[in-house]
Amino acid sequence: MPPRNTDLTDSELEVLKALWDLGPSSVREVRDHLESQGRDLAYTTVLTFLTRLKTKRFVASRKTGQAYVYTPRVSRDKVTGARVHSLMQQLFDGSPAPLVLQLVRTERFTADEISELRGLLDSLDESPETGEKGAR
Amino acid sequence: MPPRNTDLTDSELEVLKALWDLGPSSVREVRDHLESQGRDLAYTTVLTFLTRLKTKRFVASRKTGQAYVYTPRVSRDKVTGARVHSLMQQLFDGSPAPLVLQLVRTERFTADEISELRGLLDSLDESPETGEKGAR
DNA sequence: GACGAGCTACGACGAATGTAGTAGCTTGAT
DNA sequence: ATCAAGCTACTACATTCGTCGTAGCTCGTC
Repeated sequence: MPPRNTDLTDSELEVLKALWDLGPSSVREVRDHLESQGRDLAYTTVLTFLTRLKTKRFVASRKTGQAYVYTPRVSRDKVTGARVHSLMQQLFDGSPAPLVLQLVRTERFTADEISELRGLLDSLDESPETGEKGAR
Repeated sequence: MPPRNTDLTDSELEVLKALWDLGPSSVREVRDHLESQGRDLAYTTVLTFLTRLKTKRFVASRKTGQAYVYTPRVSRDKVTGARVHSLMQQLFDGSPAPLVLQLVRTERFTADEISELRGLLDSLDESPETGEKGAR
């Protein structure tokens, strides 16, 4: 029975986020990091999530000394993008604009953010869908 | 046992969306609507979801003739906004800007949408954080 | 060469979720 | 009155998730 729910659960995402923040880490490091954010899980719980993440191939692990060190195999950007995309499907039939509208209407933006966005829109005009954008 | 989990599940959301689309409807109407979208559920399954939605107070129902008619008690906008907000929390620590960035970078926008957004940004400048936004 | 600290593997378990069957009431048509 | 069609209430059930506990291996220290 190959592992066939290939999707990240919320808790798994939390753990993965820790790995993105910390870089390659041991179970203990992840656990401590989460604890420092007020998320207090048993050591074995974190281990379970890491194991599941490994089964789902979101992380890799190699034994280093006594403990395993876990490393993300997927970029934050990728996962984030997929999540956003999926919400967009679910709520807005796949159209990004209404989602942005929603955000602009209901969330707070600083003046700086607003001008940043404006700049972004401008660059969209100039270079229509350049597929991969450089960025960071 | 009061409904511990007050949140919408994905399936419940699907049904609720049908109600938003259709307006007040019977189980059968909802079921048929979903079926017309390729979502083929047993009658009683839809009934279950509607019942759960009622327990969670997302819909109201009144008996009309033989069958009950279900009506949304929450606006699409509200639910949508909450979902988006929650994703924003989860992925971007609650900052809307990075989410918008993500969208603008990775999704397709038409020229019309782009100018629409620009207009929106302009209107944001004019009316800076008015505390409570008017809305409905 | 036995101890203890720390690590992993595995199993467990309740709650939530998606999905549906069955039994029994209602009501219009016969 | 009788029946069938349709509706709801209740129950069920496999799976997934979130959460851990326990048992057993490993390695540095006495």
